[in-house]
Amino acid sequence: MKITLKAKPPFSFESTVRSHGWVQLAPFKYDKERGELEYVLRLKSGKLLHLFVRGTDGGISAEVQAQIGNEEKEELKSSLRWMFALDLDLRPFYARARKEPKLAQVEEKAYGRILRSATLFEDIVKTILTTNTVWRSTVRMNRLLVEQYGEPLPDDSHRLAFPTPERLVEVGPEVLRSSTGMGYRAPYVWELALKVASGDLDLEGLKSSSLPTPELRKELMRIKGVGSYAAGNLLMLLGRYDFIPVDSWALKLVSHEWHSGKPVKPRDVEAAFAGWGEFKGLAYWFWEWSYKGN
DNA sequence: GGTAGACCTGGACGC
DNA sequence: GCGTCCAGGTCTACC
Repeated sequence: MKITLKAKPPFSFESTVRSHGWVQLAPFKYDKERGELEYVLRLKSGKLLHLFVRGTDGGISAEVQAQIGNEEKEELKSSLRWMFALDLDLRPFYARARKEPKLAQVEEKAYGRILRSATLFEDIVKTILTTNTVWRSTVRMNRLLVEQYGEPLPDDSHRLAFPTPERLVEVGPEVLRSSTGMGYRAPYVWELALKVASGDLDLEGLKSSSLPTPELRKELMRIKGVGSYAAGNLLMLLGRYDFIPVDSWALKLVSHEWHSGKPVKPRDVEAAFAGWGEFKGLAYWFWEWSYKGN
């Protein structure tokens, strides 16, 4: 079965898929040559869908290798709209970006959408796995997590969904730690899974929260393992751009861009983009930095 | 509110 | 092969 969905223009499938490293984290799998993104989606019923998503003229098409009913089809569409931020209206950001040479490409390349996982639980776990480590380790920890605790597709045991909170609760923090190499992050992930599985924490509700961004940030930072960087990253994924996910790389970028390579503090990064208001995070994310690396 | 030290892992490096 | 050091955010205790 094939589903086609339109996005608010302008839209670029490739710009969205390659907006950040999420595409390298299972269950995402991107075939650059074919321009096709694979993902294993778990529906509320527990049914697993193997998705093959491609870009179309102004949107996406998703091939699904399963027979599903109308209700499931609507749930699938809703998940796809969320994951690719198809309903996001970036015109106000582009209007501002036109006046900034360092953001000259954003409208032409339809930058601004940031690939999301199907659930906020999955995105928070992945974000915790990005903290205090190098990207290679993040990919490894996430792979081990999915390989060991994700549910496999009935017809392909090599393709697995992201583990459910319930499954991770069963595993327990000690085994989680020893089997995935996530170290001291294991109790954070386990505690989050426990809160979600028990119903104490409604993460999916936060996707459409009407809370002001600073309040939403506080909510996210109540989660153990989510500090200011992780909260900034998650806010970006939630479509809130008033904070910058300041990590060591951000400090380097801003240091070389405006402070001649001298050390800067997180507040200097925020200050550099203060004039961008609600688009602060987007301006930071898609800025054409002078500094390219060590 | 700001700061120091601990947390954990993998990789680089020296021996 | 082994030991040491370092990078990467967050938490906790303390001032």
